[in-house]
Amino acid sequence: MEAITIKDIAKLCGVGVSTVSRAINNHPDINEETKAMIMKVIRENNYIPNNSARNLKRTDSDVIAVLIKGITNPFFNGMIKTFEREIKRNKYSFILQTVHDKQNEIEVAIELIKEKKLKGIVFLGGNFSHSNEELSQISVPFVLSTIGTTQKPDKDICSSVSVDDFKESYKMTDYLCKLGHRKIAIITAPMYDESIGKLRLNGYLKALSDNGILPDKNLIRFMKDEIESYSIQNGYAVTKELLKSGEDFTAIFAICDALAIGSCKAIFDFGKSVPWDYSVAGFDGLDIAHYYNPSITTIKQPVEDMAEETIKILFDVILKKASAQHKIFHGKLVAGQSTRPI
Amino acid sequence: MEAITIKDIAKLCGVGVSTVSRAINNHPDINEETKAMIMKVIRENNYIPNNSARNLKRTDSDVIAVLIKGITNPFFNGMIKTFEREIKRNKYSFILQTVHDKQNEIEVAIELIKEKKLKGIVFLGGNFSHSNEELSQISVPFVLSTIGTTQKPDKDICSSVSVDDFKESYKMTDYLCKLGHRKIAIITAPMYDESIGKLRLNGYLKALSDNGILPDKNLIRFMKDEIESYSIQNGYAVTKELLKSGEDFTAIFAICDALAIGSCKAIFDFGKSVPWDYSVAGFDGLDIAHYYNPSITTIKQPVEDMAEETIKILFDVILKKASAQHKIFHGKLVAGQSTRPI
DNA sequence: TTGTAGGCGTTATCAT
DNA sequence: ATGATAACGCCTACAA
Repeated sequence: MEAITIKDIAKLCGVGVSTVSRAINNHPDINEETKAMIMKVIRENNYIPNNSARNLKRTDSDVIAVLIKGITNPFFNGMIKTFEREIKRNKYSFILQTVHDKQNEIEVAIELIKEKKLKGIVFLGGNFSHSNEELSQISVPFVLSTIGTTQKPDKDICSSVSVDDFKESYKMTDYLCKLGHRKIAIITAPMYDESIGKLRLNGYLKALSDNGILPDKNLIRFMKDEIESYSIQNGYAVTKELLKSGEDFTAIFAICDALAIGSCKAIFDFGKSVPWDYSVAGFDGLDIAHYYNPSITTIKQPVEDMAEETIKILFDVILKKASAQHKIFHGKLVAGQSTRPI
Repeated sequence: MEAITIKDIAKLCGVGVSTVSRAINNHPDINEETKAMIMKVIRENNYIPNNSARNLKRTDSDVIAVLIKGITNPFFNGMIKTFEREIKRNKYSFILQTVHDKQNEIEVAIELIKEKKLKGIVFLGGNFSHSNEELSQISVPFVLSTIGTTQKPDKDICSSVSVDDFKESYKMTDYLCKLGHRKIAIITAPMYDESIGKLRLNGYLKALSDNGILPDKNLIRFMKDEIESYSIQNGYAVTKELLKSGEDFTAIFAICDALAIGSCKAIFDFGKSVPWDYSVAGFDGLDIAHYYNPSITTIKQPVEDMAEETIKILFDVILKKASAQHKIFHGKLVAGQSTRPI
């Protein structure tokens, strides 16, 4: 069962390798009949070209990679399909590359650029605290999509698409305040977090302050390190602890919908009701937030528009139509059944 | 900004390329000092070897790929981490390759084997109706993990790990019958489906029959083609239609948890209650089934055990410790708050 | 329109 | 322990 190569096909067809290559790559200057014959032989022998060899030789490739950290995050679900569709619409091909938790996405990117001769990259997810120096090692245009971080890289190094986490978080907290809540707990990322966790926490603090509410340290709760972050389980555990502590509060703002769902369940298991005993709000606008019972009040990020814009910007930069761009989208506060005025 | 190669590093270090290669690949016969020096130069120049060239030349690679169709399916969430952990524990490296809906996983597999010199493959998800002939083109050991199909391939061609979809579905339907339900609707895959949809439907029919219940055509509902299959949205749409039709029933068995959640929501929006007006059961045992309100009665698949066993079998075959194996796991019926006796 | 030959960046083989 | 050199499989001038 030795691997079959282009040479074997050439021999089988009685032609030169370059003719076979031309047939494979839809080259124009080749006789249609020979091409048909070659393709037939290829199919009959189940020949598949070796990509490593192709990539090695190729100089250019029209492929764009989407690097995603945290593939299991349902927030990305809708985006991935949009990326694929938009990239194909531009006649490029699309690679979805997963990056493991502890992998450095920059290194993965550089490796992949060399290997596949990429034209562009989309980074999705992760905390992304890389220095400008690291970032500038990436030799092709790239866009940071829905990546919130406190330490933004230089404006010209790369493009970005996201919502304003601070502002949206402010919006939600302010909404809860306007509903009459004064004792609002938050579930956020641990203190060392420098990305969305911090941004959303800051938005919360500012909204409280603008509503004349002093933040209560005991109501600022952090996800547990020993449980997967941003997970339902984490929201459940943190909320359970909060309830048991006997702390007085009327609303919980969880910085993502999964946490919010965990919160709700903890409240139910505690024998209380949402929203009658406690209001619960989330963030992201996942499908499940809408289908949960009660439906969760959340900030809906326009994920598909954001994904489209990501690709649009990327192609603008690739085709030199424009230089790096930074686009901020607005989230929409979707009021569900999980919050009520008091 | 020309790409830097192994030759450049060799020149920079004043050594031959083979010495650099030895340093990179942790070859034993190399002076520790030269190695350290070379690695230093490599780091300073941010040199990263070209994988295409490596793969092309390499004969052997100790890497295993997991090919997953439908990456957004939360059912796979827990499995992926287990695969990664188990593969690394065996000192192999792990590639997660996504397969798009319309892509042929066999072709992707063959391509990848050639490109990366894979040692083994895990197929995850998809309907997988491939002939033995196609399957036997795959030249390395592979395991079909949690792939249900009515037309199983030859026992020796590959291994498999799954639950018995027919039996588990029977179990759930029988459970509903024993609770006193006689008019049980099912939401399943369209008639042309030859995989889990059909298997689970057959289990349902057999259980009804064994309980002396005649199946009612109007209570057998199929996912809508125009909506993503196995999605919450689909469950919602189908259930809404069922409710509107005025059909008489007391329970719904949705063949996956996402469908079941959509069902519940449709029932709520119809002004009815789960489980008081209708009992709802799912299948798979997703986290969200437990955290939903009410928690969903479901068949919990032991996904982590199955993932572990998948890798165990794969290595057994790779290391020639054993030939192809086929392991059936048992699901566990987890009674939630979404079903009640009548 | 087709075939020949050289080279892409790396590793393996053989010398030294 | 190290260096030169021949592959790996493919694409692409260039020649025919």
